[in-house]
Amino acid sequence: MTEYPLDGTGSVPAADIATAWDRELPGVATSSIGVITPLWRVAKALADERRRTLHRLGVDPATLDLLSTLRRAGEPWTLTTRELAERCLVTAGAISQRVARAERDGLVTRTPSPVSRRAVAVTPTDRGHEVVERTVRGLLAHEEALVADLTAGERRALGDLLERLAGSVRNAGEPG
Amino acid sequence: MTEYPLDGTGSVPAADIATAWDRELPGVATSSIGVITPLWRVAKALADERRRTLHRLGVDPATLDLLSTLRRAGEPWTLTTRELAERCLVTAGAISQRVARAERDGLVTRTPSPVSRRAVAVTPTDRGHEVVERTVRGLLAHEEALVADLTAGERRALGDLLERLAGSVRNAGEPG
DNA sequence: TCCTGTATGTTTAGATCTAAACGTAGACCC
DNA sequence: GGGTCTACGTTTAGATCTAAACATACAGGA
Repeated sequence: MTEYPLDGTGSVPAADIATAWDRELPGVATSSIGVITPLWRVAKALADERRRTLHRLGVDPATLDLLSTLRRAGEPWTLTTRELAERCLVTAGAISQRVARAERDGLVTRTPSPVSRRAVAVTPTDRGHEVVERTVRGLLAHEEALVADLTAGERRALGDLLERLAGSVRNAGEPG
Repeated sequence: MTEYPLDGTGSVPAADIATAWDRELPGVATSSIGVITPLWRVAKALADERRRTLHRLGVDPATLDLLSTLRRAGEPWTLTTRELAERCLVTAGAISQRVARAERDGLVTRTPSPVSRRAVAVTPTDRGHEVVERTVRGLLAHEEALVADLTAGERRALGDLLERLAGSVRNAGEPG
């Protein structure tokens, strides 16, 4: 059987983690734990679910992220390496490797950009488009089910709070 | 300069992603995007911040996760490989590798468990405890700053919604 | 006692990422 | 024209993870 952590959400409540730190390192700042621990756990659970779902569908998350980003860009579905790095939130080096793998598998082509001679334009092949069309509906339908217990209002509230948190992280992270 | 994605939060609003999918694959289910996209971005921003903060402090996230989990367990700060896998939310194979690296660096010891001959007990060395004591305060202080823009009420609301989402993911993920 | 199944760890192959070092290509300025 | 700076990509080293194959150690039943 597949080896896997027994409890994908973590068996230790976040509050107990704060308590334990206060016992082990008295006076330590613990108020971020109530947010960051559940956030981290949910993100991991979602990432694991996505990986397994995509494995069933015959793609891997990195390649689908690449193909999806190109497809979402709209016709003619072409972006440079730099644009892909920005939108996929990974380094240019990671994009270079993703594109190399996808090109090897016949899913994208790499051509000199018409705009600038140093830029590289990446575009899905027909097979690349087929992969997107075959998998994205199934993936999004599955993820719809994962958030199904939350009402529309709760989802909106959660999305808004997460965007506020993103702003907070951006504020505090950049200067330091 | 260090190479890095230009905008750690993603420049494309989540709503635009849903719009783009509806244009490219008409009728696709997009209502999960408003939750999962910002969640994913914040989690990545926090992970990146943590990695850089710990790099400054001279540890790596995987090793500190291991040492922290042992320390939080309380005296005598000993857990088996299996317990570590459950609490760290990674596979037993990953724990085996983390422990091997930490043991090589003199941060933990691996001894036969007194309970069962097939179990392995992992415990921090003095140096391992020093690393925890030296870094965890700084890390938690930094993460306190990252969530500082949210009020206490917003943090509680966010934590609660995330735990509800975790339950939803667990419900939908296990049967399938 | 022996057999079988389950639990616990380790190892390995392959994918992936970051960080940093490179190598060019344009741009700007004198 | 030549020098310098910045932008764009690629490559490489090293860390990390999952999944799957192994290797034991127990436990329970016949």
